[in-house]
Amino acid sequence: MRITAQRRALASVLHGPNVHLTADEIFDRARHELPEISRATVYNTIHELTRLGELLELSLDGRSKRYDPNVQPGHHHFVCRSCAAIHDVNMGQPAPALDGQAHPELHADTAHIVYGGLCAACS
Amino acid sequence: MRITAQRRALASVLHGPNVHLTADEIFDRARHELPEISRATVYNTIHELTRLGELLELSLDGRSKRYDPNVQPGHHHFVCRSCAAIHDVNMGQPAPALDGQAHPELHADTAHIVYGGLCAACS
DNA sequence: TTAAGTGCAAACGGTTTGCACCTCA
DNA sequence: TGAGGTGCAAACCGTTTGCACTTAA
Repeated sequence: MRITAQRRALASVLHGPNVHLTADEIFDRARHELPEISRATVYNTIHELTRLGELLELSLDGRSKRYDPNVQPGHHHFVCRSCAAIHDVNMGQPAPALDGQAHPELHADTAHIVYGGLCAACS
Repeated sequence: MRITAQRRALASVLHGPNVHLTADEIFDRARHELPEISRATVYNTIHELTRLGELLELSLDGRSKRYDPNVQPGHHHFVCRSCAAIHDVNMGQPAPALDGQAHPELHADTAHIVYGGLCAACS
């Protein structure tokens, strides 16, 4: 991948823990660093990063996708029912495997858990 | 809730196991039974049913929401990576609780697992 | 030098809304 | 009879696309 000013700006936006931004939020923040960046470039780049496995695409609400630079396998997400904040969560144990008896025809190789509840600020 | 011809048509579409339709698919099928039904009515009704807990709103891909008349708690979903088919899955055990030590500030009361892999036809 | 990356603006698809009309209870 | 339900059409919002221009390597 070529290094450009646009991609440098995006890299700096997409960095750090508990980052779960929508494409539009990424666009807004990147514009602070580089006002001439365009939406098309943001979308092109996040798609490419997702394809390369550098970014995780999340569908947590039906509205818009969110992008998570934490691609560590086995990490899951907590969504606050009140403020919609998203938190990465790490489990002590792996997600339970599919019950082979009940579902012999399905071969799962990934499992993603979405927890719902109230975060500290809202509870 | 008032019983109307539109709602009868929607009830018959939203019935049975492993039903995971988008709003537009619901609209198309309902039109077969009642050609004059409108999109607005479909959206109004599925929102109301979701609010009442009769329908589960799923965000599995980022595209469009899907609606599941199976609202049995503790049931999860398997999504085929190849054909995108969705299957309800029932676990022998409940989803693992959030690690209270690692995340003392989060109070989860729901957990939904999305499995990814290949279904029988695709593997 | 040139393939890859970018910006613009229009199009797209799913969803939501406002409003007048209709109808079940 | 009237609150609730419906249909229509336009608006909306996030995303995608085509194309000409620019630039990193």
